[in-house]
Amino acid sequence: MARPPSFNRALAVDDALKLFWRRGYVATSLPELLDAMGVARSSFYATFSSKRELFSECLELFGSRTLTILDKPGGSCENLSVIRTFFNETISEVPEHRISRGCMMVNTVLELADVDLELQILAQTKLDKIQERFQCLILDAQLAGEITGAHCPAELADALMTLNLGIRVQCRKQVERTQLVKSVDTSLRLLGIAA
Amino acid sequence: MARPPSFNRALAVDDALKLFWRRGYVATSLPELLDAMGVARSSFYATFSSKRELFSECLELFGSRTLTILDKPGGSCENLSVIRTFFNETISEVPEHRISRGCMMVNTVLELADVDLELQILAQTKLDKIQERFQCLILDAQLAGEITGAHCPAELADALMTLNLGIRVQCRKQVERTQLVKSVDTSLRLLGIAA
DNA sequence: GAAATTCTGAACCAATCGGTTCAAAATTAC
DNA sequence: GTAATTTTGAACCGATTGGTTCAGAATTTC
Repeated sequence: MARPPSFNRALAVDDALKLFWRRGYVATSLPELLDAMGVARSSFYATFSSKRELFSECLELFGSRTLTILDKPGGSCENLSVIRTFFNETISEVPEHRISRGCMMVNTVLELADVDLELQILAQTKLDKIQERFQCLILDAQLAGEITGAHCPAELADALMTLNLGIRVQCRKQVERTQLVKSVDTSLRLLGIAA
Repeated sequence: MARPPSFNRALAVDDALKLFWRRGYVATSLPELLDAMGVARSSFYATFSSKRELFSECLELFGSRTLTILDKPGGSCENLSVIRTFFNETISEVPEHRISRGCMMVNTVLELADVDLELQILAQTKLDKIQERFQCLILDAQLAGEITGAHCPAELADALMTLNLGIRVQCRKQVERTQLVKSVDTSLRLLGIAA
């Protein structure tokens, strides 16, 4: 016989995520958050205990979503296409305003490096998981003969992550989507992972 | 017959630069700045008109210093070594704490993308100048036969900048210097610019 | 010493920061 | 209607934000 919850927690987190993603942690003020989430100040603290805690939850969510893109669809074939899809899904098949937000983990690693170590490490750990995933995919690709074994998987995965980080910075600059696609193509070709 | 200026303006700017470089624009508070610069609040506003103006000056300074590294020393030979030196001087031959600050322009592009467009563009413009410099060096290297003409200079310069951006992000993560050197080596080798 | 100039500290400003509290309004089931 | 529960808005907290002002201490030259 109680009044049912009016605002959807998951949706509110998603709105917060988008704002944090764009503006970073420090520059995002509480009023901005409340406005974007459509939640009253008091409800905010009742539901999420603090701005910092909410940011942490958003970061976690963003990280797991990103990792999902790298999940292998079905069969064990075409490991490299998973990597190509990773870039395609975040650059080609996405609205412009989303590209310009870059990657929330990359943004956080840079913003909070000397500001909030705990949150920075959280972002960093997520990036490391992605790199591990890169390495597995490369190893499988080598075993499947999709790619030569000239370079060790760890080395290639590291180069691939460096490329990824670079691209995410490029995203935050005002560059055209076509230019980003070209940058990715060029780099993947040099890495021997081109289509 | 006047009291001579006690604090060195250039040195004070340098202290501010280091702090902004580490902590970014928003998270750096005025008291922190004054403390780092050793300047009283009133002197601060008399000398530099605002925190934002000072940041702009620091960014300008950082950018021009970085470009200096890419100046050709003397003869027209060994264009590629200039590029290699660019990474060496900022990764191998520099104290650890300095590496972990990454690149102030990269940090700024990410932090202020949706916070202060004017300052972001200032940082972005500096990065573009570096990429132009990359392109010139690559073109000269091709004409001098140091490198094959397989790829067009603009494309290579873009890939090189993407690598640079990626490396600067890696710097802000807690990674060992040796790992960074390896990452640079691997990528430069893949780009065909290795030593 | 006097005059000139620079720097400093402290007080002050309005605005905002993240965070807390709580009574009252709103919405449900009964 | 009543009871139960959630959401809300507004008031409030102390601290901090960037920025301003100015009297006076400090240091020089003459």
